[in-house]
Amino acid sequence: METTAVAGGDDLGERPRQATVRDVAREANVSTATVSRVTSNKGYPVSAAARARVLEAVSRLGYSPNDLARSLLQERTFTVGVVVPDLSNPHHPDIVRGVEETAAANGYSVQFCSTDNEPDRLASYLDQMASKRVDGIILAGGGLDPDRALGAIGPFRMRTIVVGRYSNSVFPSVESDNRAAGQLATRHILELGHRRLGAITGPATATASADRLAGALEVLKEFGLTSRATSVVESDFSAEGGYAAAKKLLKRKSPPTAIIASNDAMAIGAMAAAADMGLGVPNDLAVMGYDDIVTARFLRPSLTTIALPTHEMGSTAMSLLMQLIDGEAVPQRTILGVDLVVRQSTTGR
Amino acid sequence: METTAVAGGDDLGERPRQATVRDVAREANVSTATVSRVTSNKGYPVSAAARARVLEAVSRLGYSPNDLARSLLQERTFTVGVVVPDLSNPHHPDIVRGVEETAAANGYSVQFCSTDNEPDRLASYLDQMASKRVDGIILAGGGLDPDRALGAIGPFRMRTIVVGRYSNSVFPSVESDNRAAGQLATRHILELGHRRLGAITGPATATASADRLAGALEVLKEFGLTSRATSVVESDFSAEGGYAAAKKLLKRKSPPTAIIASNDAMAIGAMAAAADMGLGVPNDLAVMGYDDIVTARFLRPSLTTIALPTHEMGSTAMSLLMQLIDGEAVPQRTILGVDLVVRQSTTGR
DNA sequence: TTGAAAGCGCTAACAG
DNA sequence: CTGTTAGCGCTTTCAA
Repeated sequence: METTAVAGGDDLGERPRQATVRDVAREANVSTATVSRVTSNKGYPVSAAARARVLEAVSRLGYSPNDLARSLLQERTFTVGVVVPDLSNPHHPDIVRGVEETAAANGYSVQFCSTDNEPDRLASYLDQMASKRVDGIILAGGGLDPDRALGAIGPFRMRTIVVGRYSNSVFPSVESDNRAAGQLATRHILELGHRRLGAITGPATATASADRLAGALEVLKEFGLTSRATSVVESDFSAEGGYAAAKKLLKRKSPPTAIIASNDAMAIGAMAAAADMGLGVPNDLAVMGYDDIVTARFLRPSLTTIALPTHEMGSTAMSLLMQLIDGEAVPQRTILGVDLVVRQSTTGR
Repeated sequence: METTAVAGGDDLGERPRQATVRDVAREANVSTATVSRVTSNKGYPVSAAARARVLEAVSRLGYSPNDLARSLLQERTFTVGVVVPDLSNPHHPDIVRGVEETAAANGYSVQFCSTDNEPDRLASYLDQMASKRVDGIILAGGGLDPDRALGAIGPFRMRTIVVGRYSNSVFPSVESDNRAAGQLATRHILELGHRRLGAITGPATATASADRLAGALEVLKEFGLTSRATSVVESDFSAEGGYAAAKKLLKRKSPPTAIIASNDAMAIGAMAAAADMGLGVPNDLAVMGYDDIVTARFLRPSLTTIALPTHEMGSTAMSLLMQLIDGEAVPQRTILGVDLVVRQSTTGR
């Protein structure tokens, strides 16, 4: 019987015991304190000779300091937890990327989890992170209700930043400028001459949708229109949801000539619905979204959208969290700018 | 000056010290050993009365066991590390989701990081994970060269699973059946009558592309064709890369009538290139990809593709890793099935 | 069924 | 500049 087809088991079973400070100290003929002074590299004075011997022993023994012990002592793990509601919405990986990048650049690790749109999992994740003693938490994505986290977070008074929505509770937040985004989108559509608009929003719990709608209403008024110029359908941030919502809108007696979807995935769904109903985009129906996912540029017609500072939201959230961890004050709301990206799905050009 | 606009700083600065076993023990009038026996819940006998007092104290004090201390003692963190090359390729979040789900279901946490296509970051991430004493590691995605990890992983003999490619080194792998995928795709295209094919592959280091190409060649032979029936262009798994590669293919003197791209993102790029060159899909050019990302179904024309068991790859990798951690043997290669999903971009229907 | 005590690997006083 | 020592919070013998 071939054993090369199998790995693990006995051969990997016996890990050689990891070298410890004591091992290194013995090999380098110094005390454990000196080893620690060298490895933690905090500028504590150590003679060149001792340092060299320690370093040599470290590399010879393959010593890697045990952060568990270190963290236990220092009450600091240099790990932050990130919770997203759903990884299939491209918005979220982008945020995570921003978080991760800034975390890595500052020596932090990221403990990651997704509630997969089951809000009940939030509490157990937070418990887990509390047990692991993460230094702070980032709650990302509009789908997550930060107030549901309060019970779990509160007792530990864990440092927490909410990103992609604002919070009624105490948590500082990082958002895109959703009101401006709503204005930008609506103005673009109205300037194109459209007067019957359809809006496909996210779930009612998403503060982003509400803010964008508010911005939209302001611009409608500016154009002398009332909210009745817009039909609103609620959906769920998925292409499938956008498809269904668009069909619903387009089947009305006086259907919209333009649809603004709350993200690009829903906009793609809306474009598919239009195509399936024999409507050309943008001539019969203009469509736009929010996010500016990579694909938006490569659709034909390419998708007009509001570019959100997704990556920056993630990195900003991480920066703020580090400030919180360091005991510094942090603004309660941080709002990042957005941009209109005009493409073919509204203008044809 | 308003202070409500600012959070953190002094108010959150003073965390009440976390309750410890000792606090609970004192409150419940038992020893710390008894507290531990209750909280770790391993079936060690504890009288009902003592247990009740402990539980009461635990909830009253908001006690959450410190996993740092626990792990230090048990040499077990119940944390696994996951490294992906790049989160913007939707394939990877899907794998991560699978890992995360299985991890959560089994009480494991996931330490996450992305090398952002900079292979040099791999080593430092692995060091970090080694220091955090993760129980095992999952290297996900074709872009990652597991052999580059050997140096960092080897000395610690960390349990590692590679997913999305196979490894020349000792690491067990989980892959989709790329050879079958290549066969399926090629046969579909040839059966449609195409005889001049274009293939857009990923980077040469991705074993998946090579395996698919091998499958393709077998089918070409089956149809009495040689490899000259296929022009191959190497690209990078991005829509942008697919766009450029497709243009290159379509500008040749006898351009392909069908393009098989190595993932859906590149296929979307290829469809855009076709549209921009005035070619209709599928009549002038058939296009297909691999992955079956959500968007594929909502493009118009919708995208024919090979559905990869992405999520399952992630969950399988995590299952195997847990076996490895538990000292069990594991197959060196695990290959999961794929499916052809026929849509409009090849057939028009 | 319970408690006392040792110690996981590390760092931070403190003394030299 | 260096070493000794105490102890982070927990689990686990061992003995009662």
